[in-house]
Amino acid sequence: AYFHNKILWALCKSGQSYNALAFFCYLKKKGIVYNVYSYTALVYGFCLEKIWGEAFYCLSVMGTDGCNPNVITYTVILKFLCDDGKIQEALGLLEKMEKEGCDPDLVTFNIVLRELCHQNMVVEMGELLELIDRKGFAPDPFTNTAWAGGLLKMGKVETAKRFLLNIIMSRDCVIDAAVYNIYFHTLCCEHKSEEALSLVNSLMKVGIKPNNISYNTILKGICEEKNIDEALEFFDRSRWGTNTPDLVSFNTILSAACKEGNTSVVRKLLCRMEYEGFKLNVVSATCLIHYFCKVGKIPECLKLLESMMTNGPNPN
RNA sequence: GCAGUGCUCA
Repeated sequence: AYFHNKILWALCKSGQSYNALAFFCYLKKKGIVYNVYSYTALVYGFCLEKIWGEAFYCLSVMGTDGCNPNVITYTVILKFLCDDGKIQEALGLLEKMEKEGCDPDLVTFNIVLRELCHQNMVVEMGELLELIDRKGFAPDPFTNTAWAGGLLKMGKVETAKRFLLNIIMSRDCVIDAAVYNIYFHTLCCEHKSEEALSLVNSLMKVGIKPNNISYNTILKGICEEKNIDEALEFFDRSRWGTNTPDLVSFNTILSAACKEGNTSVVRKLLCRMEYEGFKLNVVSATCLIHYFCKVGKIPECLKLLESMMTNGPNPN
C-alpha cells in the first residue's frame, strides 16, 4: 500500500485524478491493499481540480470501504474549500467532522481561521478562536500569521501591528520568521522601512533566521516609500544574510520600474536577469505589459501577449 | 514507513 500510495499521490498532485482513480479501481479489483491514505490522495486530487462532486463522493464512500476519513482527509478538503472562498461550506464540514467523531486539530483550525480572517468575518473569528482555546490548543505561529495577515489585508495596519508586537514581546509565544515578516509588512505600510531593515539585521541575535520573504517584503517597502535607486542599492549592496535575491526580488523592482515607465532600469534589470540565469515568469511578463502600455509601445505589448497565448505564460 | 496549515512580486 505504501508503494501504491506514492503513485496515487503523484498522480493526484499533478492534476491527473481520473488516472489516479483508474489506478485505484485497478488495485481494488486485483485485491491489492489500500488504506485511508489512498482515499485521501483521491480527495486531494479531485479538490485540486475542483471536481467537488467526486471529492465528496470519495469522502462519503470511504468509510463504508473500511477506510474511515481522518483529520487529515477532512483538513485537505477544508483547505481547498477555503482557498476557493467557500467559507460556509468549510464551516459546515468542520461541524460535520466533529459530529462524525473526528476531532479537528490545530492545523484544521488554522486553515479555517485564516479564511475567516481574510473575509473579515469578525464574529466567527472570535468564536473560532474561543473554540481553539476550549479544545485545549494554544495558538501557534500559523494561528498568529493567519490572524495578523487578515487584519493587514483588511487595511487594519495599526491593529495588526499592535497584535504582532504583543506576540513578539510575549514570553510564551513561539515566534518565527513568518510572524516577523508580517510585522515588517506593517512597518512598511507605515513608511518605516528603515526600522524594518534594522530589525531584520538584528533577528539573528534572537535566534531567528530571516528568509527571502523578509528581504523581499522590505525591498517592496523601499520601492514604495523611497525610490528605485535606493531599492537597487539594497538589492546590490545590503547583506541579505545567507540569502540571495531571487526571482521575486527581481520582479519586485521590475514592477516598480514598469509602473513608472522607467525604461533604463527595465532594460538594466532584464539584462541582469538574463546574465544571472533568471527566467522571466508570468509575473514578470505582466509587469512588462504594464510597462509597454504606460510608454505607449502597443505593438510590443501585443507581441508579448500573443507569444504568451501560444507559448504559455512564461516568456523568453 | 506514505497524506494536510501561515508571511513577499502582477
